[in-house]
Amino acid sequence: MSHWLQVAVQTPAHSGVAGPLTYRNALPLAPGTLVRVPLGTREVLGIVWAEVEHPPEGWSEATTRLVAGTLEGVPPLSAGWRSLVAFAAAYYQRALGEVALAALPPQLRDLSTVQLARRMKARARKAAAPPAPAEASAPDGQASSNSIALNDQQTLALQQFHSKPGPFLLFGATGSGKTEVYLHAVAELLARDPDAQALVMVPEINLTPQLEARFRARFCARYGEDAVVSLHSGMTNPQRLKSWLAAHGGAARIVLGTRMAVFASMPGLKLIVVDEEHDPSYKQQEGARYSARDLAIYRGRLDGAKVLLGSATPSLESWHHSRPATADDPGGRYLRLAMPGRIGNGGFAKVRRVDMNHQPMKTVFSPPLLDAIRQRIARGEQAMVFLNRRGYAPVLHCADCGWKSECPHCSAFRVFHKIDRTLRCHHCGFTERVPRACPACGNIDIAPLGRGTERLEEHLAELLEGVTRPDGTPVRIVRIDADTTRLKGALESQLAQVHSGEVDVLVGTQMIAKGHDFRRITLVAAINPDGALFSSDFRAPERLFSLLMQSAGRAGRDAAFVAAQDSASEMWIQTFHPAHPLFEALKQHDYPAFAGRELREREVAGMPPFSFQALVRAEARTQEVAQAFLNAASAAAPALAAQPGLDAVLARVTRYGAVPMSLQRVANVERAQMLIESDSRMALQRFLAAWQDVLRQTRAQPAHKGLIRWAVDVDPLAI
DNA sequence: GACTCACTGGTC
DNA sequence: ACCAGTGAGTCC
Repeated sequence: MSHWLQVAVQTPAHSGVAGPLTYRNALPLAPGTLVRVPLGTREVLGIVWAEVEHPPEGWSEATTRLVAGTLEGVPPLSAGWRSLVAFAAAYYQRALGEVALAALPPQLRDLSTVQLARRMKARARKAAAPPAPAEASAPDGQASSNSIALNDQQTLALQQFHSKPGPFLLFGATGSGKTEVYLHAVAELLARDPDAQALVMVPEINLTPQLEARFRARFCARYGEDAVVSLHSGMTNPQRLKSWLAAHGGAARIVLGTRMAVFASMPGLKLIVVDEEHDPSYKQQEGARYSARDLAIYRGRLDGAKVLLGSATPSLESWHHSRPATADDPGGRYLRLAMPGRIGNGGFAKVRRVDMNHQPMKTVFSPPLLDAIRQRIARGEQAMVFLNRRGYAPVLHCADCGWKSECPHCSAFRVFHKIDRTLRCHHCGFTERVPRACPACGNIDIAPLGRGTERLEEHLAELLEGVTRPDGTPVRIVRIDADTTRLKGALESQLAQVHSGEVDVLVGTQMIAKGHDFRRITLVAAINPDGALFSSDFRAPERLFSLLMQSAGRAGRDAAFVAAQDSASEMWIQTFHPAHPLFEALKQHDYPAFAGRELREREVAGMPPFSFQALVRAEARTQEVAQAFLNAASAAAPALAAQPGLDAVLARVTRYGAVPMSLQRVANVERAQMLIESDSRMALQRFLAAWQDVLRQTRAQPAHKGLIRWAVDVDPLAI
């Protein structure tokens, strides 16, 4: 007698085997049990999804294979976790097994049952050996011995947080003390419930070390070293496995991590914090393209955990969902908690716009900005300059024949990196040494066009030649971008240079505007932010506003320092459109005004959050093949109306024609996309689910043999 | 996605 | 004769 088990294994989204596979086992196995099962010639990790009474149509005792073994020592994954994974797979149109297995630490897939058993035994021994952490030293009663007193707005926010179910949007200005609110919310929870766990997410790996330091300082003395763990892709596989097991077993009370952490197995989960919830990094950009912020909301509901989103510049989606009720609008599903003031009366940076129309052509640093930077240096203060383009120059150009440094494999220019004299494609990685002469006509006179951070740094060094610090030593400039921080630990050491005051001017990409606390910086400058004002991407203004607001928040965080210097901190913006409403709102530090305007425009134009979108992308050797596939699948969609209930769904869904993607060709692959839109999330979901089969069938037709792959992106960030 | 197998064209 | 490389098909 054998038990029939549905087992999720890692199978690709669009292959014939999308659902769980059926295996046999002599004994029953609980859903959520981790097993190793034979698949083809391999043995792979699987998760028991359900036990069924009968094998599916066409499968028998003879054809069904046996479970090879279970992973002893790892408790089964909970029903809540499985629901989350099943929802994510359905919502983002991917195979169940793909999402489920990707949500587990990679090492769990590689280790054999025997290896894992050995490891678990070692862990158990280690855990039993040392005595419990010095808990006696922490005084009872208060949530934490070293917690910081809250101000009125923080106290008010926490009161509401405790008394309402949520989800919450903590709308707090940069420097308003959001992190302290998170810490208090977590502290209160852990003190109240000995089994409770909290999940705290940040958008980037770079931000986890400082967050971890803060949480460790606050909680490890009381709850032990193992109470706080991190989960992100920058960790080694053994580290990730260790953290994951600690979370899964309940030993870790606090899990800190990036978007992948939303899938962490946490049996005692009672609180999810999503810091900087507006950040695009929360959206996975390959495989299952999930939004960790949106899944956090769903997971909170599933697990009965409170969800706290935090941002100084919330996503327009979250802002809209947290709108207060009015006479003719019941309001959003989230509760908005506002913390408008900054801690310690630091004040906001004064926003100064430089009208570049009044500057000579090709001015990079306008004289007033340069003057302001010089003054800061002379006073021993720091300045930060950012430009959203790395490398030396985005294009190399021949003035004679018009040759430009196009990438032979992509529809993009290769970027000139002066430091190693290379032309690098930022999309496919193709790198060559810079030619001595124009490859097309042999002209020696080829010149960089435009500028990136590398050239900006060089240019600024020339302009600041001879400028000295208060102690008479020459000015020091450092550049921080993806190129200078490639090596492990490079970012940390460069940040330390800034913190210690060794550096006077910091040049970099938006990377430096995010999260890092630079206490002595009193001037921040955006060199050329205009690109986003008239971008075809309707979310570009939202991102720009957020970036500038965050950058302004970098300046003057140390109120005492600023006061001692007797100088207000400043945010400088060089622009050809100084009167643009985005900059007006920024000047007033008025996110609500900006968001209100944008939302009205979106509503009129029928764009998210007032509509729901999905993109289908196709890749092929030629653009024609990619587009033909999408258009054929679209043309076949009306036939779905024959299925019960789908005619109404089809009526509410708009399919646009296939168009080339904005980056049409990458690594010699042509890319096309098709936009699908609906005013109903449910209708869009039902359409996509039904359309999967049509897409698969279309793919199988001989006419579309040249198609390399296709994939759906639900709630895409960029169109 | 990972794997195998059958088939290709190239080389010794 | 012997391969590396490639495309198609399968996985319970």
